[in-house]
Amino acid sequence: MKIHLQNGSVREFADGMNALDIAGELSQQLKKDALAAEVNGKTQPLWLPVPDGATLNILTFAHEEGKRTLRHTASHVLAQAVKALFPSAKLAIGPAIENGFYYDFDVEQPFAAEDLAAIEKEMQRILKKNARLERFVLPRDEAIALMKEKGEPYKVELIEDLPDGEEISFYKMDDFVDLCAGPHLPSTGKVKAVKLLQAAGAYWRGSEKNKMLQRIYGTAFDSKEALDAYVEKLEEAKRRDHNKLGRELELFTTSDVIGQGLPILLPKGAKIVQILQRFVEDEEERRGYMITKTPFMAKSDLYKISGHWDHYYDGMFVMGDKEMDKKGIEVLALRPMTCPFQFQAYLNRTRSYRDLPLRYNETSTLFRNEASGEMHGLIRVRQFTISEGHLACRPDQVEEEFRGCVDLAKFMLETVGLEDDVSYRFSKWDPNDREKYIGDAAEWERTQNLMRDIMDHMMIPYVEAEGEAAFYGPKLDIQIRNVHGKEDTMITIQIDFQLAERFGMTYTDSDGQKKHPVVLHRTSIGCYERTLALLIEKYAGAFPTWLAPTQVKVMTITERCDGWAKEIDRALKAAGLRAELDLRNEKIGFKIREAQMEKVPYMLVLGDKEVEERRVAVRSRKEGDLGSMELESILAKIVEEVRVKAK
RNA sequence: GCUGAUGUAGCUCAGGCGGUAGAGCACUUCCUUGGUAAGGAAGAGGUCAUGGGUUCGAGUCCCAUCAUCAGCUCCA
Repeated sequence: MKIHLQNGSVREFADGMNALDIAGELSQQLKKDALAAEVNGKTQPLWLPVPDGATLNILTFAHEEGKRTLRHTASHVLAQAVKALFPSAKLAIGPAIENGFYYDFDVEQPFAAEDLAAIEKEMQRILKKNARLERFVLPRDEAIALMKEKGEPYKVELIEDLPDGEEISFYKMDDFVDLCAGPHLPSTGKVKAVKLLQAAGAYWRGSEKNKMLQRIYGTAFDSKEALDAYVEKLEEAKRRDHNKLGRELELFTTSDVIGQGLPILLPKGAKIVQILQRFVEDEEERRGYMITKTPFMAKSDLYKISGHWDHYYDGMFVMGDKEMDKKGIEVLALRPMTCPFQFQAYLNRTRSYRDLPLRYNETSTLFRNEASGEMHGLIRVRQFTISEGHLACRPDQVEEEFRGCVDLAKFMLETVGLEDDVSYRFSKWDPNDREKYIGDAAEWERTQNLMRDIMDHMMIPYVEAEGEAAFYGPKLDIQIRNVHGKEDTMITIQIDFQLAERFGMTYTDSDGQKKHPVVLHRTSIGCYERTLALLIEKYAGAFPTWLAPTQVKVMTITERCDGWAKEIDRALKAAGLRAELDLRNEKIGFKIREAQMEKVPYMLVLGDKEVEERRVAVRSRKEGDLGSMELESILAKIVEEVRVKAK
């Protein structure tokens, strides 16, 4: 038979050969590395025969699908090990995920750390046996009977929910059988390194209405070295974690008596936010935005118009409750969003089509009653400040204004140096979950198509996500991953064809008709707390000079240099730099060590020599000793670095 | 909100079986004036997260609450 290989060549092999044997004929190394086969674009186990004329790609650990296959098999080994040690455990699901795998179990007792160690040991024992995997297919009733016999109710449920005609496959290794679509490795011995990372609760089928199962996370590699490298990467991520580093660098802290999700920005953290905020507000003004300052709270009346009272009540801090409200007692709520407030500014007077587009911005503090388990450092908090803005425009202006919002967001990302770290998500509604949204289906589809067209024109490389829209409209979310790989929205730009009507916002068009403007909701840099968190992680605390809370430290070797040091400090401050003076009676090595740990970009070291020559010895935090320079030249260098911002 | 872990000096952490707390760094004072990541000495710092309970006696055991961390669910 003829097989098309991945390099484009066509080769002849004996009929009925499987992928593993073909790999062996190509090279012994490839046979050793082979984990799965991609046959005509579909991943399958290596031991299945390859049909004549097929296109074959042998997948190794270097391929994403190869990796997944290895880890998927590792998850089965995990299940086998758990069954061996905890025979009463019920199996749920166990997929490969981005950096490893997990398996969910229903057990009476949650797994303790010692359990994980024991399970990992058992896994090593199983892997050593290098058992072969076999695949078999059963008709639905027999498959259900088998899983009932094995006492696996979750598997029975999974089979029952499979659509008709779907092949129901099982994989068997030793005496362990698991329902699984596969593919899998030919034998468990190909998993060379495995590590269990943690145990945690997880709801069956991802719904909080269901029972909470116990999930074990682990990872697996094709070599011990690769596993060690990965573990080292996790350690490095921990060191960069904004929640740890941000506290160590005294950017923020929290207080038990203030409460969850309410971080305190310390002077250094607040300084960075202030720099960003001033920069954003100035840039927005340059782009035609008008600033508003709207109240932090409003009566329930406002939220009833906006829909928040019905769609976002649980997310708000309400002073009072729905019962009081029904009785006519005034109930105020802190604002979870700025939109309805800025809309009131729009409603201040009648608007003409000539007034549009109208761009409002506000550095807006919002309050959201996040569930208690959600809070995380500066990334998920209950009170945050966002570069919020709303644009009212005519239908013919939507595209240009939307482009302007994207352009501004991109400009901000470039300025802070995060442009390469983001991805774009087109967040759509879920037509099957009408409760969550307002407006009719045709309107939703029309708005979404419009948004998609604009983004296509702009060549934005987005992924579509159903069910992620706001309740009033679709969003372009600019997503970013934190140091642990967890994704969050940094920036969002939304098109809203609905709230203007609800709020009675109109403009008089050129034909004299009253019309509702289209509203764009947008942020330019996101919320400052979250952005600060991402910047801490991006730069591991060593902020670009324009953002560094302290930009220059002037430090003396002996007190004979104090006079010159003070002169320099004054000159730096006069040039608008954030300088600090270290005149303490300490050794220079000590002062430098401290400044290095604080990640101050520049250190100016002064000894008798510098005083005599009226020069400065410059040290950069990343390049070390730069030698002696004229004060004017280092000052100009730093000022220029601040001017160009990022990097 | 759910599952689990954790909470001892400003920070990082010790304190088998219950007998009223200890180290390093940081801080204060003194000595030292020393050229690119820690000079030396002395001192001061803790109602052991909070509130109950068991006990002759609780940092240690039990319960509740609060906070922190990981994951789930939710979300900027």
